[in-house]
Amino acid sequence: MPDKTEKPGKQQAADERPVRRQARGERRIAQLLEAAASVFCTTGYTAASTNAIAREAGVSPGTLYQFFPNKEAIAIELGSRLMHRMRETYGEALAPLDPATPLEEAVTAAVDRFIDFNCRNPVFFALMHGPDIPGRMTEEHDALHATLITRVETLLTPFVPGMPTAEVNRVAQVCVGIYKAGLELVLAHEGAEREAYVQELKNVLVRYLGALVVD
Amino acid sequence: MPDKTEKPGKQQAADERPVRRQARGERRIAQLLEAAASVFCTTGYTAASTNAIAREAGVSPGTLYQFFPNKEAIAIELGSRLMHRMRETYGEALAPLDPATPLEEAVTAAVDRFIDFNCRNPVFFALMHGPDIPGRMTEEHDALHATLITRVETLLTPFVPGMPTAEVNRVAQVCVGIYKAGLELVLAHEGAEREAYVQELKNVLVRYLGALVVD
Amino acid sequence: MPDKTEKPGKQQAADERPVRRQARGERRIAQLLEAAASVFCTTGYTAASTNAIAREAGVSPGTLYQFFPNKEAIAIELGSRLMHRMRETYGEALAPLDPATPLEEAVTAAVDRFIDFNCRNPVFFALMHGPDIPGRMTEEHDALHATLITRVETLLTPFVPGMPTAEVNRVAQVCVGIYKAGLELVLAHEGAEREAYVQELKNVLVRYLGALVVD
Amino acid sequence: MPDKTEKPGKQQAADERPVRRQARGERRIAQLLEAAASVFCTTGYTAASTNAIAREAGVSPGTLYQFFPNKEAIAIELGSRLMHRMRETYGEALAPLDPATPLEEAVTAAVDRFIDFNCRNPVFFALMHGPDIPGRMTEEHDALHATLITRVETLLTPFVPGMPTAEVNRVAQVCVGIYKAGLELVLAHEGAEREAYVQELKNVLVRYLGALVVD
DNA sequence: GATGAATGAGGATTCATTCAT
DNA sequence: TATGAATGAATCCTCATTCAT
Repeated sequence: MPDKTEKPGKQQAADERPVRRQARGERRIAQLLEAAASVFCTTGYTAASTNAIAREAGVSPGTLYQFFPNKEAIAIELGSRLMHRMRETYGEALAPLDPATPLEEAVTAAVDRFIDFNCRNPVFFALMHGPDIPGRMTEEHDALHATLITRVETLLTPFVPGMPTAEVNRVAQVCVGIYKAGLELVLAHEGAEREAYVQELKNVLVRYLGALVVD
Repeated sequence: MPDKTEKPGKQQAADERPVRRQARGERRIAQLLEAAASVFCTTGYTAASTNAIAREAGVSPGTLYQFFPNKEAIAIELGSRLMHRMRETYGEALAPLDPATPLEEAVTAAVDRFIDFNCRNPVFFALMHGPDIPGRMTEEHDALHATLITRVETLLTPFVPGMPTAEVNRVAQVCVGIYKAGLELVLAHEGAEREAYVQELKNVLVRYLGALVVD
Repeated sequence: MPDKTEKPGKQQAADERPVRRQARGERRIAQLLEAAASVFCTTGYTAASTNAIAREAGVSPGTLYQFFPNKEAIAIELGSRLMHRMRETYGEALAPLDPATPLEEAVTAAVDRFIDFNCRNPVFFALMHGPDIPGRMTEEHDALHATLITRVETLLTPFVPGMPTAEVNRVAQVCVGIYKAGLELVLAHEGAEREAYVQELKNVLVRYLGALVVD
Repeated sequence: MPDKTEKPGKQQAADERPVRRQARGERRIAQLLEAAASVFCTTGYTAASTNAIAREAGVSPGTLYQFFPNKEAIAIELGSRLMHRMRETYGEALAPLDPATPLEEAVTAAVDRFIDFNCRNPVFFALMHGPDIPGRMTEEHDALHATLITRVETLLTPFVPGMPTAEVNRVAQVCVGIYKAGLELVLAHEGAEREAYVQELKNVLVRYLGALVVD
């Protein structure tokens, strides 16, 4: 299990004693996660095999298991790092927006950012896609999904002041669902066609939410 | 080697001789497809094993392969039969609607029917859920998806008379995407909550399409 | 899982319909059990691997798993067949003996038979030897052990008429323990030395039980 | 590569220079052996993994291999230390007994001590239990076993003055076998039942040996 | 000495598919 | 047709051991 508290470099200087020489390991972990990302993208999460990931990373299966107890742990860590990176990159998108911001603008900004991030990190899509069967979600999935939902709820709140929590949650679920569906279409196309789909996605969301806001 | 030319249904009409020994075979096929449906629902398409399907059907693996060349063929046939049944059950929904029908009414009717059908035939969802990876679609998937798209295009056309084909297709893709996402949410809930999600799904579609129609 | 109810040959003629052509399978099972016996003897139960058994049997791992769900099942079936064979071969030893039979004679006969059987079927020893740890018994082990205990209790009863059940059981446990220990020594030697150990084993039992009987 | 010549204890006496840096090492070794004992008890010798031992000891696998060349070496050292401790604790039991001591008393004393020791040091049992297979003994096993046999021979001698060495050895083997079998039963029970088994064990030995002595 | 990373063969088990009967 | 046996590569995962630091 990767030790989050131990970023190599600066902190090492400060924490003279506690944990030593995880440099190599930390690199391996990054390597493995990268490999996993690649494999998840190529074959999908379900079909991805730990051996394939290890092979892609150029290490033996045993090495993989030194850092992750199983495939799901890899996905969880990968998802968590992706969320981190997302927060770092587009952190402002989280700040409760000025309620005065026109909805369209807010949606456009959010979608552009999410889409951009997803295009740069195609694994994200693979991770969002749960193992086929509706009720049953893997832990990994759940975590990622829950985080996404929370984010969207946060973005939503200023626009729908009086709405009961349960309903906000439902709307968020719907938005995330729409987003996932849109993303699939976006990723399946390129160039102008891709752009067109991005626009449609925005349209769907703006019109859906628009009615809620005005109401 | 299994005989692909023995596909039941359509081809039979073309083939002058009806061949009788298919009576038993037809029953076997139905049996197998039913079993497959059950297994797909329980474990998802990817995780479903042909052996499990055969077991569920109460036949030997060899028998299964006498009728289907591989797992995908089962899914394809299953999907095709589902579409058939759907057409039979809700056939009118396909007939180009009177353009005077209010959009909301049309959408409500269509969604109610689709949802109803999906709840009665939960395999449908499992089949729509492709093996994870965006670009790469399996044949099975493709077939089902294409049929769906065509249907939606047909439904759409009367409402957007002047729209270029490419755009109609895109809108259909978006609608189907939205529908899938909505369906997932609907199936994941029960009772009143499920109803609420059905309503949201309708809202999303009506508002999205409403703008296109008025325009 | 092997179908016990289906001994090939005579029964096949009688049961015209029910189960057909397990001939090959039945042979495979026998083959696999033989291979398992060999491997268990060579490496011990714990260290024996299913792959090794399959290899020894000259079949692929998959084939093994067509007949047995796991290693333990093999051991169980093997043990059960051994007990069967034992009963068939030395069945009379089970019949409650004439209480008039001198103890020494009874013990001698029983030990001779058991030892003979064990020398002819060395797996028996491997199967009796449980996975190291006192409390924890595997199912396989338990079954074999329980059967043994029961047999010994049966043999014992006529000699100790008034003894409470719990005590009979305890004595049986002790006898079986002694027997196992003796067997280990017997198997570890050859020729005259082996004979000497057999004699010691008899001595131990006769003297131990003699005191109980006389008492 | 681990240094075999650094075995603590005996060799130290021969080696004039006591070497100080062994203070830490000695503690490590004790730590590791304790951990090994715990793991052996929990999982049995065969199933015990060196990594598990290291983990239990709170050190890295590498450290373990700095002190022991392999798993067996751990067992050997553990066994040897156990024998030491046994000798220290119950040393007198070794001293050739006064031939006038009644056999029963001697056996009772010996069994009580051995059993007591084994209950306090449950590893002992795990170590006595060899990897299943009769002829093939591991070195570790052999050492422990040989020591035990020798002890019993020593205890035995005064009671059977004229007996040829080979026979004494055989009787010792039998006694140890009986003891092991009895111990297994004793450890498998608790409370009064355990006591009852201890008594049976004594009975078996007294009666077996009694006949030899009188003779 | 100590650490933790690395190895790679081997473990049990599954599965789509083919074959003999 | 139908059966069940057979395959063998692939799955996840473990373990004794070695190596670089």
